Amino acid sequence: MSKELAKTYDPKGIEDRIYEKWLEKKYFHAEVNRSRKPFTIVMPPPNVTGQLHMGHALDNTMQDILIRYKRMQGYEALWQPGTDHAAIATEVKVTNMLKEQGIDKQEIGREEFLKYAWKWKEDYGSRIINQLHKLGASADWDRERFTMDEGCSKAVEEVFVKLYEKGWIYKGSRIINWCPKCQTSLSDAEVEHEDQNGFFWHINYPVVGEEGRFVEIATTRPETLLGDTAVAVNPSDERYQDIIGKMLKLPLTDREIPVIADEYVDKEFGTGCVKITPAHDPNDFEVGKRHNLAEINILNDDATVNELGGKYAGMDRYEARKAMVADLEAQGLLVKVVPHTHAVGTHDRCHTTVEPMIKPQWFVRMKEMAEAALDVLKTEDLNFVPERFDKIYTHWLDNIRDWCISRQLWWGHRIPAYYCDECGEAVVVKGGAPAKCPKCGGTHFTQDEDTLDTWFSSALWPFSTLGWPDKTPEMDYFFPTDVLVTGYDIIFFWVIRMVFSSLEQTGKSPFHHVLIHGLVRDSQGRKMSKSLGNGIDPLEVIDQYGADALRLTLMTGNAPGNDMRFYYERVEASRNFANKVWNASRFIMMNLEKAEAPAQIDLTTLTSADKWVLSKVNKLAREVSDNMDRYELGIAVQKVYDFIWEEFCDWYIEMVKPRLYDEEDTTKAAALWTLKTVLIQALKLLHPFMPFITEEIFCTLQSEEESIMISSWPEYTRDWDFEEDEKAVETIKEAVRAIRNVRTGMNVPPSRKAKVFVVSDKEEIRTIFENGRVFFATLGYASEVTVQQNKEGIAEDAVSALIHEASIYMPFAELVDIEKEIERLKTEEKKLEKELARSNGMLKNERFISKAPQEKIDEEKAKLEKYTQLMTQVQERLEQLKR
RNA sequence: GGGAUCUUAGCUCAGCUGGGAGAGCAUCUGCCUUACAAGCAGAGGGUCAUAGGUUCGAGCCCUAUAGGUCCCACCA
Repeated sequence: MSKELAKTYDPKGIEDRIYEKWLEKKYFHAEVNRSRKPFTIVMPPPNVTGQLHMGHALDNTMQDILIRYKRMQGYEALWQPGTDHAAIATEVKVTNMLKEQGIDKQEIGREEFLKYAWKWKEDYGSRIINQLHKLGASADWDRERFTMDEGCSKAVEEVFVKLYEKGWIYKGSRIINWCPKCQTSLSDAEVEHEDQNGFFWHINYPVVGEEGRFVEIATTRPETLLGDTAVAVNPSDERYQDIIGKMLKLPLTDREIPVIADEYVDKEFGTGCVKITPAHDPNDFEVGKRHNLAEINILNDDATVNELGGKYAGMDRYEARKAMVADLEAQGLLVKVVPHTHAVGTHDRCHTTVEPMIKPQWFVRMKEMAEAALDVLKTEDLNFVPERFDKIYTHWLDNIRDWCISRQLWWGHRIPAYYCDECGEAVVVKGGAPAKCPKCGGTHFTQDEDTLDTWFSSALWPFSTLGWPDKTPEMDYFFPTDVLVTGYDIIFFWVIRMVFSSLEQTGKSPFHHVLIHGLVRDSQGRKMSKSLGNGIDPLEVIDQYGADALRLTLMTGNAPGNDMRFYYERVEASRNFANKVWNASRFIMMNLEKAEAPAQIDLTTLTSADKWVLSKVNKLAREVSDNMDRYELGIAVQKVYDFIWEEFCDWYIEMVKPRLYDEEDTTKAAALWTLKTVLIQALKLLHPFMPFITEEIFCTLQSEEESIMISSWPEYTRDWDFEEDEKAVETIKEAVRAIRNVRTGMNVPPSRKAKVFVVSDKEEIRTIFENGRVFFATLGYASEVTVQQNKEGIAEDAVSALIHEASIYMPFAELVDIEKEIERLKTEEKKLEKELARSNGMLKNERFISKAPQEKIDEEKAKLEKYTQLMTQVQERLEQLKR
């Protein structure tokens, strides 16, 4: 017996209960199973410190939809979850937490700090996972991994050592991005460029030995003057030919620097003279290398001026700037100050202005791996959806520079390089410090202090989680994964690095498809951010409207890869749909309580209405699968939505009511079977998108299967294809719409029934109405339906509704207003005239006839025929009324 | 400087490979019709940014222009 269902759908309680059941039954778990095809998605690991936000909700909803779809299709579907240690983000959080407790990171030292960090990870690492449960995520939690767990760490060491031995990981002193606040180096990807309003300071550098002669340079960073080791001009710049090679007196110091010539200088820009500061500018660094210039680092790690800065030593870089500009002005060397906006590099996490510095760091050589990553896109082993993201990928790889992977942090994978305490020799090995120094035989080593960029380990995520570098059955079976779902904002950070890492380590692309989505923005289109306080908490939405409503909202009304706006009206619309599904199901179950639906049925006992809806849901299954396979999730769910609401609820259920209410009706079994069958099909198609409500209804509706999520996905079957009945019902729908239209125009309330005459000289049409009279009568508010060949016996002033090949008449004695009726028909006539003109125009166009495909021509001819026929009806009726 | 993307109904957006402009919300008009008022039945509302071009045919393809958004980029 069915359970009682509440009048409105309330997801509270239901969702948690269902999720618990799924967990208990281990439905999410995937195993190596040679009798099935695998389907694998690896979850972008959320930060351990993170909280679920709308971006996660979108990303994981998409993955969950795909994995549920494939699971129902019979694949061994693995959704591999886990979390990321998020080096900088976590280190900052832990540091701040300690600070609040009055504990200084440096004082307690590395080992002690890491204890706190791990504790933090244990405390907060599971929070986001629990939040994903709320969303309905069907990931295999038994396989949950962490980027710093034993296996992943092993993979990291493996890759590091391999690349080192290949010569593709090296340590070098080069100019890198330094965050003075976080006190660590950064990769190029972590630097954001922000346009800032600044100034161009024009400064005169006196030429040595030529009293009164100056070289005027323009700079946006006067404080770096302390580190200048040359001034450069373009070798072809006629203005400066005679001073190339001469020495200049560097203001505010007692140093002298040469004027050099280098192509790098743009003659048109500024004064054409550039101060060269190799230690604090990446371009100048290059110039310096070409001209063998000294590199003078004038800054400390916290961006204060160091001891080389003379009187400015100890000042912050901006303080020093102010002081120096004042001094230059006092000395008369400041020519002018011009406002100037320029792009300044900032750290993407803390937005501190990055300082280019020369420091010894570890790098990954990118040339070969970048080329391989470009190739794999061309050979189509890797495909972006939508395709346009190819360009972002390609462009980044085309311009890639070596990847700075060392970080001056404690939380992360420590670099497996060990320096001999005796001779300083660096040894890079797996499994801890070596026993003996290969060079001097020393036995004491000190490990490199640095840790690796977070993305170094996440780059290995698709295979490290499956057991690599060990040869595991999982690796063999589930890898390469099928699709990666992520936002366009981390293509550089993550997607690209996974691709080249995988190609290098496993020889394969880590996934075949990359499904890219956009950002979830607020109702005004702004990015959701903590500082703006405009973020919408998905958990709150779930609490208020249910996870299903949230999921549906995130999947609709937006094209793939585009950003979307999130606002509550849309969630309400989704919630309303859930309620619609709920009530339709409730209606069906109420009727199933009165009489059971047969388990099997002879399809020939179905009425045309039954066959129509069965045929519709059958085709829907095919279309939805097609859309799913093309990753068109929004289109897929929209089709299910439209079917359920319009076809199934507004039409079919209404069509079926008279049969259910009539005790005598002989087709009741067919109706009940169809209602139940079609509902189940629709629920299954909806399940990946709205897993909870579909499960709840499914389990109440039937008892043969224990869960919809492991039931089979509806496949198209020819047995359920009823072309004729579809056409028949569509004809009746057309008539019903015409009747409703006319009635509304005359303000006739639904309670007022009318006699309805259907007149058609085509037997085929008459049969359709004869067969469908039961529901036609109800939908058309008819007290009685008479189908006949001609107008005999119908009052002249009956109201008419005209459709293709049939006229509907309703005698409304006192309600009829001939004038209005004529007016309505004239409007109709005008519409038809336009259509006829268009259709005729096309068909009389010789070039259309000769060039357009036959199919289109036939289509147009059919339309012309239909309009002509309707036009005749309208004109005849008009004639009649005018008499 | 390079690139991507957008401009469609009052609002937010769909519109897949070119073949009669759609949805949700909002508005208006009727309905408490025994699944659902979180609903039902209707209606109004768009020179598809602008200008050219290709085509029998363009919201869709091409070119240019205007405006918006975003990404990349070492012009001091």
